[in-house]
Amino acid sequence: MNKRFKEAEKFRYLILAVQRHGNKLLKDLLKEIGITPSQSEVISVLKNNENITLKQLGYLLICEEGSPSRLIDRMVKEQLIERIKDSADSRFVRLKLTKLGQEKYSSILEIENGVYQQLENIYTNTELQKTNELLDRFISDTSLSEALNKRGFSC
Amino acid sequence: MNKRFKEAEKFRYLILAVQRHGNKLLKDLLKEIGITPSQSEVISVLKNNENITLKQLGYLLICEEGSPSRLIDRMVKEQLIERIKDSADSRFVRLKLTKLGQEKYSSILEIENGVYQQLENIYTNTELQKTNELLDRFISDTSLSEALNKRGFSC
DNA sequence: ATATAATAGATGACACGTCATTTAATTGTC
DNA sequence: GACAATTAAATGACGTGTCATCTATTATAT
Repeated sequence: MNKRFKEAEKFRYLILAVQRHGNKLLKDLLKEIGITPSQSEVISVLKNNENITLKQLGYLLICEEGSPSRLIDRMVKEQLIERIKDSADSRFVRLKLTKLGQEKYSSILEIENGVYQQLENIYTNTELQKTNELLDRFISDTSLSEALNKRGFSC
Repeated sequence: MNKRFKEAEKFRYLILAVQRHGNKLLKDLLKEIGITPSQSEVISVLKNNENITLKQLGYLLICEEGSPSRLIDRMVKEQLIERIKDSADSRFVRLKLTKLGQEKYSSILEIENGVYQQLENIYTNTELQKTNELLDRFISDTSLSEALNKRGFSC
């Protein structure tokens, strides 16, 4: 190779590879309860932020920027979520987990914790902290960083 | 928050966020030459591995697992790549960059180097090395790791 | 009060990614 | 040589993600 930006290039592809591999891992586990990683993120966010609008949800999600209309479409069809028009301002749609959505949440927690446990088997807590600080630097001053902060992942 | 797997969970979302943000950055830059990040990866791989088959390409790509038939479809339509049936075994399709594809490659190099420079403005080389070692650990023993090795990104 | 601007969400269009299945070609076995 | 097994690629189906545009509703400006 012998390239000028060897490590930077490798970092680029490793980020992609880690994201793909992690997503696959999670996807295979979530498949058993019939939901996707994106849907699981929506359910988690709604569980912790009840009655928010579609737009607010968009601000909180990492998996998607902009308004997640279609992601919600599918989840409404699968009876995980209810869409409720705001009575005061009918431009807004408020989102609510259905009973089914609530039930999925506990399964999601278990599955996610399994994945987190795997991470902790590979990495020490200090390693994770340092890496998080480093990764956070790359997205500072972006909407994604704000989303993480609002979700409670501040540094 | 006060969760058991706080750092692990944060790591999960940071990986996703960094991948999204980086992809967007690259996407916006590549837009000017009319190609996508995935297409740029294909062009780079083909430049460095002439005349490989679709399947071999699949093994080398990080952006996609399995055979990238459709990704190549679009690139053939845009006259970036030629599909050539192998004369000895016509199950194989060999891929070749067109003149246009070759031309794009130099623009891609410039754009990628710009991104890598940005990374080096944020991170020291030691930080990148350590982070790469750490990220690599997560995908060890996967096909993605093999792909990176074959691409020349071994540790 | 009405015309205009701003806003939330829906939708069309496109490019991925992934999985399962199908098709076409070749290899191996008898 | 005929036929089953294997292999490479294509394809159908689905769920994202992203961007631009459209629609409906509310706020504002005069």
